Amino acid sequence: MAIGRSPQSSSQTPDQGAARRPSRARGIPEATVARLPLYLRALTALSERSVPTVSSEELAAAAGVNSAKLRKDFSYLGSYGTRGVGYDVEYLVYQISRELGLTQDWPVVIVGIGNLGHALANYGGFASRGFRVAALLDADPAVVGSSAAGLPVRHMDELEEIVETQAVSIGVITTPPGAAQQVCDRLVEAGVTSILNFAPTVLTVPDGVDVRKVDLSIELQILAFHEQRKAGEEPDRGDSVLDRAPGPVRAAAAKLRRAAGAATAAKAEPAGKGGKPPKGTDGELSAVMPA
Amino acid sequence: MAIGRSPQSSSQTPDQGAARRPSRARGIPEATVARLPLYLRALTALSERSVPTVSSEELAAAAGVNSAKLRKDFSYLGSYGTRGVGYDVEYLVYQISRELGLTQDWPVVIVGIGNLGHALANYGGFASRGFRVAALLDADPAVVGSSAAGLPVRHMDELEEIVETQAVSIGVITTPPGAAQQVCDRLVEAGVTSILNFAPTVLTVPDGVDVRKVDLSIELQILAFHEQRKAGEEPDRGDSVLDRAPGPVRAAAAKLRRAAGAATAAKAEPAGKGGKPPKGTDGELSAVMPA
DNA sequence: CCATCTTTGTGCACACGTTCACAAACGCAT
DNA sequence: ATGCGTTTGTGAACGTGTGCACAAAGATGG
Repeated sequence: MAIGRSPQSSSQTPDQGAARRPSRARGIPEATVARLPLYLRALTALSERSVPTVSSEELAAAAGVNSAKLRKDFSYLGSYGTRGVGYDVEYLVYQISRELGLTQDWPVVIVGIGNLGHALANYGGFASRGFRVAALLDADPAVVGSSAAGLPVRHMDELEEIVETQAVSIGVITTPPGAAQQVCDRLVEAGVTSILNFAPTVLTVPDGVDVRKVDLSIELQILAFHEQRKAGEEPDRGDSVLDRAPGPVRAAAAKLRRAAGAATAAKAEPAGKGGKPPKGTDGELSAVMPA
Repeated sequence: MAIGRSPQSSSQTPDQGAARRPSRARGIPEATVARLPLYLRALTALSERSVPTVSSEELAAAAGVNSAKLRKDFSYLGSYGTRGVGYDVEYLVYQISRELGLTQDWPVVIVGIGNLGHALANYGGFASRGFRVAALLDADPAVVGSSAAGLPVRHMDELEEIVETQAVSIGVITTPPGAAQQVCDRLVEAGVTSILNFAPTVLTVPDGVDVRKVDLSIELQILAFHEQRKAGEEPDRGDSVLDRAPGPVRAAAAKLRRAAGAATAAKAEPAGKGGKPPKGTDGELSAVMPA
C-alpha cells in the first residue's frame, strides 16, 4: 500500500481535494460543486417556509453569490428552471441532493475524539444530509469507553472491522498532527477513499483517494493579512529596503543573511524561535488539539 | 450602521473573505495569500529541525504544492532566495510572518462557547501565530461563569467594552445559526472588522468588514460528490431523462413538476421534508451546534 | 578566472472561473 | 392570438491562476 502516492493539493481557497483530477467527469466544474451545498442550504430554508419557486436573483442573494454565476452553475446540472418564473424549490432541492450524492447513506468514522471530535460528533448537520456517524474512534484508553453524542468511543483497533462491515468510505481525522498520517494510512488501507482532515498536516495518500483539509489557523492568518492591509500600510517596517531592490544589491543582502544566520531572524520574531520553545510554541500545534 | 452593506462572497473553495476587493493592494494575489500560511507551517517545522536552507522543490513537497507555483508565490514577496542554493529558512519565516501581519498581536474574541467554541479556545495554534484570545463570550447564563482553556466565559453584554478596551479587530462566531447575524452585527458595531464565521449562515456586513466562513457540512458534501463519482456513474437515476432534453420537452416537464408540486419531490427525498421534520432534520442546523 | 552544476525568477501559453449582456422562452392579460 | 413584462440560459469577453520551460544568477571546484 504505497504505490502511486500523491500529496493532496493545498488547503482552503484553492482547488484542494480531488488532486489532479479535473473532476469534470461529465462536466460540472469544481468551483460549481463547491457552491452546490450553499444553494442547497438556501433552498432547504425556502422549502421549510413553503416557498414554491425562487428567481435566480433571490436565491443568489440568499446564498451570497452573483445571480449570473448561480444560473451558470445550474446550467451545468441541466435546465431546471422556467423562464419568466424561476426555479421550483422542491425539485431543485432534490436535483442538487442527487447530484451531490446526498440521496444515499454515507457512513462516516471520526478518528480522534478530543474537543473537536466531540464537537463534530454532536454536529446536527450530519444526519440531515445523508451522513451517518458509523463510529467514534480514539487511541487513548482514557477516552475509549466514554461516550459522545450518544455513541460509544471505540478503540482504534476496531477501525478495520468497522470500515469493512459498515462499508465506510469517508473518514474524518481530528487527531493531533503527529498521528494524522498514521491514522490516514490505516483508514486508506482499510478501504476509506475520502478523508476530511482537520489536523494541520499535509497528508500523503495513494491515487484515487480524496483529501480535503480544514485549517482554522490558516483562515485566521488570512484574516490577519487583510486586517493588516486595512490598518494602513505597514506601521512597522521590519528591515532593509534592500530586499525590494533587484540585482547584485539583493544578492549581497542574501549572503549577509546567511552569514548572520538564525540570530537576526530569531531576534526579530515575536516569540522565541531560535532555541527551544519557551512554553507552548506548538511544534506545529501543541499536540493537544487539531483543527 | 447599515449603509453600504454587502453579503460576503461564498464559503470555501472560491475567493471568499475580502468580498469585492481585488486585494492586490501592492500585488499579492489572493490565491498566494491563501498559501502563505501553508509555507509558513512547513518552514516553521524545518526551522525547528534547524535546517538552514531549503530549495523550492523541497519546500513545495513539504507544503504539498507545485514548486513553480511556490517560486512564483515568493516572487510576489520579493526576491528572498539565492540561486543555486535555495531559501534561508529563518529569514523566510520572518518575511512571511511579517507579510501576513503575524509579527503583531491580534486579540480575538470567540462568541458562542459550545462544543466548537471550547475546541477553539483550547486550540494551540493561536498563541504561536500572534493570535491571543481576549475573551470568551456566550449569551447562555448556564455557560457564563464556567471556564474554558483557563479563561472565564463572560456574558455577551461585556462584548462592547472588551472589544473597545482591548482593541479587538477579529471576532470568531461559533453560535447556533439563528444567533449568528445578530452577534455579527454587534461585533461590527463594536468595532470588529474581520469575522471568522463557523455558523452555517450567510452573514451580511458593511463594506470594509471581511468575513471568512468555515463550514464542515459543505466539505463533507463535496467529498460525497467525488465519492459518488468514484463509485461508478449513478447507481440510482432519480427520474426522467426529459430534464436533459432541450426545447419544449423540457418546458413541458417543468410544467408538470409545478403541477405535481412538492409531493413528488418530498417522496423522492431521503428524510421527510414536506411536512414537519421527523426528529432532528435541523432547520438549517439543529441549533445545538455550529461548525 | 573559467567551467560546470544547481536553483531561482519569470515570460508565456493555457485552463479555469467570473461577469456581462442579450436572445429565447415562458406566463399572463387583453 | 397577440403583445408585454419577466426570467432563464448561454455566448463571449475578461480576469485570475497554473505550470512549463528556460535564461540568468549564484555556488563550487579546479
